[in-house]
Amino acid sequence: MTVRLYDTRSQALRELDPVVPGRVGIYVCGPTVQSSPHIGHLRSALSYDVMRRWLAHSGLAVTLIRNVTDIDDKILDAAPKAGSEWWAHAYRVELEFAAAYRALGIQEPTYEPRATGHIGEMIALIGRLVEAGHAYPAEDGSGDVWFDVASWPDYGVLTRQTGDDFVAGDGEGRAKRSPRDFALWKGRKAEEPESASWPSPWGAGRPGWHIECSAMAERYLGSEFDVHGGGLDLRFPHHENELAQSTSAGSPFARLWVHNGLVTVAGQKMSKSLGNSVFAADLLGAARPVVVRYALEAAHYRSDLDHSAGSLVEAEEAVARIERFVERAVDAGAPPAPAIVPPAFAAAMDDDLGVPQALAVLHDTIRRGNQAIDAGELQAAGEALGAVRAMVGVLGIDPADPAWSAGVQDDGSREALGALVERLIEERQEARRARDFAAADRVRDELAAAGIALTDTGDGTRWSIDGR
RNA sequence: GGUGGGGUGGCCGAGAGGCGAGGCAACGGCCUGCAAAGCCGUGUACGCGGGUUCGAAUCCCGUCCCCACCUCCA
Repeated sequence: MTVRLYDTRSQALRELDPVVPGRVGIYVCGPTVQSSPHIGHLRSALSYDVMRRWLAHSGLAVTLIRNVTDIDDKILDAAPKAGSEWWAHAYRVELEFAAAYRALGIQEPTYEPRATGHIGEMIALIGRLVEAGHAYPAEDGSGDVWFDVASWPDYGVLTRQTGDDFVAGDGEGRAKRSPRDFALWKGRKAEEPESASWPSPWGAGRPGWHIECSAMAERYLGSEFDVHGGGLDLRFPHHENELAQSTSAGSPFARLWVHNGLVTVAGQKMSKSLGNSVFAADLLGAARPVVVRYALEAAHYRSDLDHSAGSLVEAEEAVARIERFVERAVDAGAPPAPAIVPPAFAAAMDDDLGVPQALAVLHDTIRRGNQAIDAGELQAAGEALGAVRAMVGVLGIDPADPAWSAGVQDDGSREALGALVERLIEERQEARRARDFAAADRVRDELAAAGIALTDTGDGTRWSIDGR
């Protein structure tokens, strides 16, 4: 069974054919730690989390590298406004990202390199480019080093931005040969903090944005690796420039380029000017992490995902349905069966990570499992339960995953509450046995008012808080 | 202007020439003391206009609209 992924460069579904059989190396552009994580960052990280989980499930040894850009114009810009040193600001934001990722059950990457930890690799790579005639130090004494786009005929192959149809990049008016040339190294400016510069053969300065990914991908994954991922908005110029740098320096670089779709909010692009940004904290305050995760996985990773208040409500219902089935099957005494993913699920995932179709298989399996429980066919119910557990594991939405309760402090209050609720349930049962339904309903209403729902089942009454 | 991606039922969201993915919501039924849950059933969906075909949401032509990137962005 082979996995196919949509490759941006060839604009086609391509078979994942690992450089090293049995292993797969993935490089994903992580965040520039300038401000708090938002829904788009989470969606992106989640896309590659699902990818790595599926590849690992398929028996591949996955090496996932997701970088942190912790030195950059925007960080230098944001830090003073936050009243911090740039490095303190970057680190604080990085910790916010880590917390949000953890909350959503996004598995830790194999390694998470920081740009500032790889200045040496970047300088070495820039040196290779200068030597090969693909880069040049500026002649204005600025200490800048530019990539010479004209020296690399393949420039633009990733996004077909050939010719001169596009607008000049950054560094307008600087001493570069062509407006299309981009910065590999930025000489230190007088007003910039000394702590934000490193010595180099071209003078003190700091790296340009794109060079870090080329340098770190090569260091951890080798000069040729399997998948390079990131948000759709990074295709140009970021990924185009990475590709140009690495290939012109003699590295084959990524075999497949994967780009995840962006998130809109109520149909609009999220932007600071519109003030409609949805931050990780907003989401996690509005719904359980597993629900947020489900909501962000519900659309195919390459589609736009529109977020609205309703999407979390819907996801909550869907997740609750999964949870109820698992609980029901266990309560019914369904015998354990191996956790095997159904063939239709595997086929959907193999086909460019078709999570929406995979979810359809999951829900089908749940319906069939419920039918089996209703019919008393415990063997079949157990098999459905095993399949559901396997699928839910791959998608990272297993309700039983300890990750969801990792951050929850349990001081015993849940058990204390349980004891009280059980007493009230017993009271209600006695009323029901006496056919005093008014009294029975009063108990149920009082509990409901406190946010506790009761459900009568074949063997006893279950309770839950807000449907959890 | 250049490059890429879209317009699917009340909503979300798959599919990409031929049995109406799936979820949510709604309605009817079974079950229940009543609910809830679960199950069963109910939808003349594919921007618009032409065309090809035995058959088109899917292909072709035309047309309208939306979005992203080309400047920092997941």
